[in-house]
Amino acid sequence: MSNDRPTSTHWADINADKIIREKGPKEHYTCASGITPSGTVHIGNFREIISVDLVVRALRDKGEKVRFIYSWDDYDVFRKVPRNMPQQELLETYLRKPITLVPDVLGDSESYAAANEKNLEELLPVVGVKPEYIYQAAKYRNSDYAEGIKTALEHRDVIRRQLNESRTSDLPDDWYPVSVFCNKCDRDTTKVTGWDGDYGVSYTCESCGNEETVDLRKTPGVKLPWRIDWPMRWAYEGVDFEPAGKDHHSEGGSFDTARKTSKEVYGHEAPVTFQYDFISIKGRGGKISSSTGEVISLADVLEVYTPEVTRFMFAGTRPNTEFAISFDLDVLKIYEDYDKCERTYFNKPDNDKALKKWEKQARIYELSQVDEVPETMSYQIQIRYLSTLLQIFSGNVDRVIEFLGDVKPDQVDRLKARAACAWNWVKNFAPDDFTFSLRAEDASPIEVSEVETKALKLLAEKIEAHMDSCDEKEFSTHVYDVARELEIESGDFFPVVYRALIGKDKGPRLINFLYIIGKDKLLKLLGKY
RNA sequence: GGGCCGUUAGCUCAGCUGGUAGAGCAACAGACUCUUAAUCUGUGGGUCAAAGGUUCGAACCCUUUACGGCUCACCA
Repeated sequence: MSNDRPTSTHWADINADKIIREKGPKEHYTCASGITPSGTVHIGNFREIISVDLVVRALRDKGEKVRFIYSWDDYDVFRKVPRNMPQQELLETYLRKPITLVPDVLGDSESYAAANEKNLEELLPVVGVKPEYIYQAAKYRNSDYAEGIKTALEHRDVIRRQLNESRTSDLPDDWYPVSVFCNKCDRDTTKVTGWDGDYGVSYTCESCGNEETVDLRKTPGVKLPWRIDWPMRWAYEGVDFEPAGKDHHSEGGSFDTARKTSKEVYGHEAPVTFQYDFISIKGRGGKISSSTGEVISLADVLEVYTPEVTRFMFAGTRPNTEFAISFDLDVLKIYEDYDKCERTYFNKPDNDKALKKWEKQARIYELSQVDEVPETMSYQIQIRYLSTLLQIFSGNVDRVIEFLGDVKPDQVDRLKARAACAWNWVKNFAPDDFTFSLRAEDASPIEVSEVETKALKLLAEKIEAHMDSCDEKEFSTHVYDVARELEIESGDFFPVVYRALIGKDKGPRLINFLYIIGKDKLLKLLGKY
């Protein structure tokens, strides 16, 4: 990648420029993201990760070196047992303990947190996101943050003042900027009773009555509350950029206080940031009940959208705009938008005015790719058509490719990935009108009237006589001739044909559909009348 | 109460660093003996929420107002 690319107006590039401008020249820039794995990581959380990834790419495209870190806040407290989990009674005994100690009741991972972490970590490379993971439980339990915690204790009064500025009720005088997991029972139901001015913190546990003084350099149990933890880590890792959800970006919100703490306590200017909006879900009602607490994860999205198209939705939308990920008919449109963007990319205009529009689309296309930008276009095929083909060939992609005939070798993998998504969509989300399956060749004939029998017979004859020698348009006249010769309305004729073929009154546009099914199969299906 | 975001064609929105208002859908007209929101061609359509300001020039920058949404103030 080169430094001399034209100025881009894509938001990722604008933010990259901003980072360089505000943080000055650096050997490398640190971009951070992170969430708590205290539940299934959902697609809304993914927006943060992908947003950082896009900015990271923009920085790298400018020739900068970037460290992309992803912090798992797995030393968070287990506050509530999720409704949709088994073994509720067992899980209840872990309340107030760090989530990294809660067992994985759904699988065989080390812990509840680890299970959630693993699910996402395995999937992120699929969409081209490869951060360096930081596990906060491990860092805290290893006392890596001992100095940061000590610094917070030393600036206890400053921090209290900063937090009080945006609180309705002031923190008490005996407040300490730390929280402690009891050494005996692992719960955070503790009260800090003193600090020796150095590394010693005393506490009593309200659950088990334990009372002791621990050394920050040795204890696994002391951590910082969120609003202090965040700026401490900015300083610890030297974070230059980290976006956050709208819940953080408000006066008095956590980014606001963290900014102050970062500067005054840790001597680190807050990172460049932006606010990203929420993601909503469309077209999944009925399938997944929201009342069960089930959330839509990246894995769910990837069932229906290819990695490129998934990236495309995020790269093509400004972060502070709310948008919906659809599972209904909008899926067709999203794929069409992506294909249009791709065609644009491969058809660079030669006049300046068109070039300006082209550059924006081209940038979105580049950022949508999982790895490097392909040298050739994908096989352009609408999901609508692809799903018809798949249904005729019972989901067998190889036969679809064989039928299409003109798929180039370097397009096969991408087409297969798209077909897998299309097939999932047809099976799980497509409206009933959209789905069909061809009747088996040995199925018993449907019940038809005398004139309908004649119609099907005559259609078979037309197919036998003309299908091979006509193009679709020409052949269509022969099909209409059937209705005309028997003096039945086409509105009555079509449903019979569909019933004989797929057992429904409606189906894909008939002429094209007949060609896809092919002469041999048609004659077998219609031959029994 | 504070903050953030939004208000552009009938609908959904683009328009990102000030330079002749755009797309998709809808509508309308035409074509096709044609049902997966069917396809193709063409047309019409906006006081850019309102008012004021800066500027040679404002949808875009500033101020105020109205309406809508979100968010913070307990925890993360």
